[in-house]
Amino acid sequence: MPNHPEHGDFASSQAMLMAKACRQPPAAIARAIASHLHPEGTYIASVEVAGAGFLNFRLKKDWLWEALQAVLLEGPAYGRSAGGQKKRVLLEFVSANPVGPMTVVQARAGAIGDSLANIMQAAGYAVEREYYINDAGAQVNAFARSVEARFRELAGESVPFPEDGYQGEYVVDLAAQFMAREGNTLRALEPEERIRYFETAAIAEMVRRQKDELERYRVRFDHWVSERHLRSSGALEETMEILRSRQRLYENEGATWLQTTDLGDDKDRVVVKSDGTYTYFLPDIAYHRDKFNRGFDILIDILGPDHHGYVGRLKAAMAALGFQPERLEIIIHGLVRLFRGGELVRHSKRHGDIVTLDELVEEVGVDAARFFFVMRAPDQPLDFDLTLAASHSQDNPVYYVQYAHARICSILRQAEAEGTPWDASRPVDFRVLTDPHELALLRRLADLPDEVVAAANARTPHMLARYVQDVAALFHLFYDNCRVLTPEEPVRRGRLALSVATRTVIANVLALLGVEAPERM
RNA sequence: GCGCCUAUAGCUCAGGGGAUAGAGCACCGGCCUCCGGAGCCGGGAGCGGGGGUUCGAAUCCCUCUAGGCGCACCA
Repeated sequence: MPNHPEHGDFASSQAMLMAKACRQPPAAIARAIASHLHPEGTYIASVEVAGAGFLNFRLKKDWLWEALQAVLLEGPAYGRSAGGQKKRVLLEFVSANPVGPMTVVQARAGAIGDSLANIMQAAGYAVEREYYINDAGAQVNAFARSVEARFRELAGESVPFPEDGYQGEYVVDLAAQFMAREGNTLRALEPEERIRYFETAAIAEMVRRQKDELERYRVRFDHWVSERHLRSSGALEETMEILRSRQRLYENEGATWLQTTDLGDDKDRVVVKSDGTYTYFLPDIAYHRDKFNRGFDILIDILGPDHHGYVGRLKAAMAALGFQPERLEIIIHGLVRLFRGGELVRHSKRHGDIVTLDELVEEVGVDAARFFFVMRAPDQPLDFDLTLAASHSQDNPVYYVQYAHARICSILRQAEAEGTPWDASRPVDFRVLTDPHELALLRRLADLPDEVVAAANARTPHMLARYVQDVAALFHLFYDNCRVLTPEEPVRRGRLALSVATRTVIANVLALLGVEAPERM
């Protein structure tokens, strides 16, 4: 794709690439290629040799007009393609520990993961979304003891709060909920029994809350996989057996180690501690093995920046099991810093003053939150300006795009009020669309299927966030230069068609990003 | 100390090895008898330093500098 209009609609650098092999100057090769091309009967209007040996192709306007026809015909399906060849992809994201509220870190992972799943689906991949529930291990026990302590406080007892307990107000709230619901039954239990009960019931309640919170954020999962079930299924022992039979395990200082160093990891890793219990690493290996065994071609994990040390060992573990490690893709997303009124918002988990997903949605709305999180490349750090995201102003890119959509809807309402509503069944004479602003917009609309594929293959939604801003800008430009509801009939109809197509493209992209396309604002 | 990531306009960021490196914000100046002015038009400045690979490097490799983040028989 050339950067400048005078370089045509498509360009090829093939001549330069061939120059060495052919022992000919690139320009001469380009001229030779050009003279052997027979563009008659194709969309190609002209071929020219330019610069150091570029072949620039100019397309007939028929091509653009047919692209417009395709947008109108395909509607909500426009932008979809089959490039992914129905490869089965399992996308795991968020997977927050069920011992606390969702934070802005999970908010970013959620926005990226859900959008990426949408985009890869549109590009022809068979994507399933999965949430891994860490409902086993030491932190679950610590959480249950925290709830239990709060429960006894509510019952009027004076008890010491666990040293490694969870301080947050939500724990008190949770204890109160159990007190109200089944206080009498629970009070009759021994403390240890209550703790065991909370390990299941309180965690289940936390997962339910997380599910609801994500639902409000328009993020849904196909599968919720429990670590506890994985453990009780015998998958860990099975994984150990396979690693042992593949001779990847050895004993040292009373612990069992997995040999990963020769597979790209910095050091070997303990999988069974000297006290006989498993490290957190083994369930993760077993879990990823299970994912592969379910028949997926590609596994994608989206993890926070604090986990990037984890990539090497997990890939090494997959290699140790005999899976191709490149089929496990790990996206590490960048840090999120919150700003309000230009000031950095301090939020630390330790002090319990975190900003939760719900609070974020409350403050800026789902649309702005989702859009802001996918505006940047996933691996880049992100400064999230809460004041900007919450503002209904031209500075806010979400509203800029949504405004373009609403404006088109308004034009269509106006057309209807004038007694000439848009009627998709009547033919359009596309030849009236010749203004540079019309053609520039149309050219961009024609890019959508390629943009979706590019974003899917690069595993990043931010390309589409930028694309849709571009489309909105081109629409506003068109709008200011070409009056849509002009009395001249064929022109009016052509411009209405272009407007409808633009609305379709904006709506389709916003849908992929999980953002609403309002008809009025 | 080891490893990973980052460095592009005053600020926040795009840039899928190609031609003259792009947006938004901020700043200055214009545009409403007209379909939504939440809009549009015009105006300046930039690839951290140094090597290399290539016909061609912001992009790939090495190195230096400056930031960020990780380096548990925690999860």
